[in-house]
Amino acid sequence: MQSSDKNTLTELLAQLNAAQRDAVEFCDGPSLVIAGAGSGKTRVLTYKIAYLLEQGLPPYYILALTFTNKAAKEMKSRVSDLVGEKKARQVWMGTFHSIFSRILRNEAANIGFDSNFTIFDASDSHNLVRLIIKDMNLDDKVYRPGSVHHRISMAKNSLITPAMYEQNAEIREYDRQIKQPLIFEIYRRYQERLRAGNSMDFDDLLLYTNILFRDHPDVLENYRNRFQYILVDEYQDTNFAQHLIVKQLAEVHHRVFVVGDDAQSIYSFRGANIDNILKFKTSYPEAQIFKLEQNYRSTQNIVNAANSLIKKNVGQIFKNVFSKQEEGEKIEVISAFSDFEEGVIIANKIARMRLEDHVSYGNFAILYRTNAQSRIFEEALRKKNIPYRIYGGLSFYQRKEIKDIIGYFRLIINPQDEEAFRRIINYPARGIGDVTVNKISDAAQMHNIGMWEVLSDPVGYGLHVNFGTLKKLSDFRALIRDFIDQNEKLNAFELAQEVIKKTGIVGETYRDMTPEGMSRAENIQELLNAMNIFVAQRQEEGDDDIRLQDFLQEVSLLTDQDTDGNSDSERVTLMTVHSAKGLEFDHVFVAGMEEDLFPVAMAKNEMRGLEEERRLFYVAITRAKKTCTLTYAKSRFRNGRLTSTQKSRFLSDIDHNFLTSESEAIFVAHAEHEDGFWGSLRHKREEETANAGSQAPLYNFQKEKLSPIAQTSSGALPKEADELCEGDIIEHERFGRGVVSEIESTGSDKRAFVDFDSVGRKQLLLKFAKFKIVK
DNA sequence: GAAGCCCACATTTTT
DNA sequence: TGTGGGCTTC
Repeated sequence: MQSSDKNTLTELLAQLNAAQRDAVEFCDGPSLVIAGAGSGKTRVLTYKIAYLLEQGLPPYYILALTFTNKAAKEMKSRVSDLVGEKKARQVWMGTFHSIFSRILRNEAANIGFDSNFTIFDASDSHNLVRLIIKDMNLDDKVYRPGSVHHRISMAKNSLITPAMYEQNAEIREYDRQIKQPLIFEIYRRYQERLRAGNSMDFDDLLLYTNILFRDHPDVLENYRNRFQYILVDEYQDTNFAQHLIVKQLAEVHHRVFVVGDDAQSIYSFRGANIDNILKFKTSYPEAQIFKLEQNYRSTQNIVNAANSLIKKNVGQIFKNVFSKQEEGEKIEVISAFSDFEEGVIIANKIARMRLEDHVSYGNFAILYRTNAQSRIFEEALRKKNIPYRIYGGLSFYQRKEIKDIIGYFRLIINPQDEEAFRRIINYPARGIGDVTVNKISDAAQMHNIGMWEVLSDPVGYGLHVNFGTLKKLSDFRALIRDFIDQNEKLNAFELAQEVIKKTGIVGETYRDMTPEGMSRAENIQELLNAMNIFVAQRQEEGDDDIRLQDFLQEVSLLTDQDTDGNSDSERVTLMTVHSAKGLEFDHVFVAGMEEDLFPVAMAKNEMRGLEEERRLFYVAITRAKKTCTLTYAKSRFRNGRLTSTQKSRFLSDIDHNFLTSESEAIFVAHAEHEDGFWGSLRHKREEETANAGSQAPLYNFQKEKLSPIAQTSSGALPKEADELCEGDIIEHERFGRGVVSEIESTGSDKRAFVDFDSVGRKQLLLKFAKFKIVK
């Protein structure tokens, strides 16, 4: 926590322990820092950067790579604290994806892209794969878009291009075995479509960087000369593409400094290759290895328990992590009769510790292996009025209303972007339906051009649509063209306002008074706020012309992890173990310690899989500073079925000297919950009814779902819907207030024509429509 | 275009 | 169990 921006070398080094200091001071070649959990990894990284700067290395010669925006932000601010903002800002600090997307934009012409290329997010990629599978008339039950995309992603991470994929006998044989022999073809088309749309997916950012370096030695030369020092955080999570980028860039100066912990490698399913860290010395034979073994985070018991667990893994770098903190409490193991009871036990324990030990809610975390487990904890916490926060739901930028608006942004910046085109061509509805879209798509493919191109001359490209549709298409094109023109003059925020106004999004959303509609409106407002802040901040930093493309660049690499104000002192944290990596809490509960859940069923057949699960468990335990509680349920609802479970093998992997005896814990659990499993089922039912009346503090969606109409129309005896007459005033659930202008009966169906204040005339089928009669 | 129904699906997910 | 997507219906 140094606030002065002048730190001498000695001052800097004095704030480190011996091992950290050694790592920071070594600057003559490649080095690997094995940083045990809680050993001050970020500290070493930031001090290293400060140290280099203090030694006189110009900041723009330093490249520091992280995996998350959050980590990058954290690093920036801590380096800022040490050396001052001015210098810190000049260091190339960022995520792999953001740094190399920037480089790719600069060098786009070299690889046949425009510098305004779009970056696809996971769902865009998924959609495109699905589209291609459909185009090829393949069965999407066999070719599941998700798993096909995963195969493609893994190929890209290993730098296997479509051509290489097609020629690789081993891969093709594997695909045949999984009954998907045509993945190579899907991959080929996928990559072509992306390129045609001047777009890249996340993996492409790394793949094309490698291709750029391979095919343009002059470009590579330029960057490898520039980056005199390269630092990489979380090195255990790098994949082959990342490894190779770093290796190539380090070729001239040989000064790479990577930090990581092989024991915390938990992302192999995303292509991370633990061998990058395990075999660092093979890649960099002259490398120095440093180990940070003192854990400053946790009690001795927690550290020792975690050590004893991870020892069961074969593939790892030896280290002796230790803590000089107090011995602390043993890790408690609690068994519950049911998943429901597991939730109650944890909730009770949190409530009790808060009362008795004055621990605030923000110091607790409940960690679990799968998101599906969160529900039961929500219920249990809500019942006890314990505020909580769940991480890892739908991210802000994945919400439909946000993606729709971003779709406009994308098309404005890159009209070739087919995903964006499809997304918004008929949003808000403008009468361009699937049939027309398919015709455009066909015409585009026939002439080997983008869908946007077709709009420039529909007739010339043989688009057979009627005159009305033609008009709609040219209106749409004019609308987007207008925005493109305006983008010359307006900043990102101003243009965004124009977009939501001129497209009618603002009108459509803001008049929707349903809770869902209101939340949509709020989200849109939030997006605008974010843009406003973005522009203002950049202006403060001296950039004047902040255009939409600048915002888009930023936002396409942003995830929900970054948007929230993380540490919330008054709420219990609920998250998967994966998302907890890098965080710490005083009191941690790890729930669902059962076979087939943790370790998860799919992992247990392979040793690699099992070891990764064990590392995941290691990550979970080492999040705890003071206490760690492991729970499991003897029976659990899974996939709608009540199944009986076995406790996790991982529990017996921990040296029992560091665990409380379990039976004792069961006794406690019983005392709190008199009648065990059957009782708990009964409790559940009681709770459900009781809940209807009890006031829940947070996330009470149930309540919100009550239509506000029910309240506004209280008083007079309501007319039934089928008694509706002309002249009546109604309040529609989504369209709001309207006057009935006409009633029509066709057979048994009665329909009304209503003039709504907000959306104009609509036809409602009375047996379906949701509304109340106001007058 | 919108709403309801039915069926399949149910690891983790830094960018 | 519970959700989301695709399909059907008017």
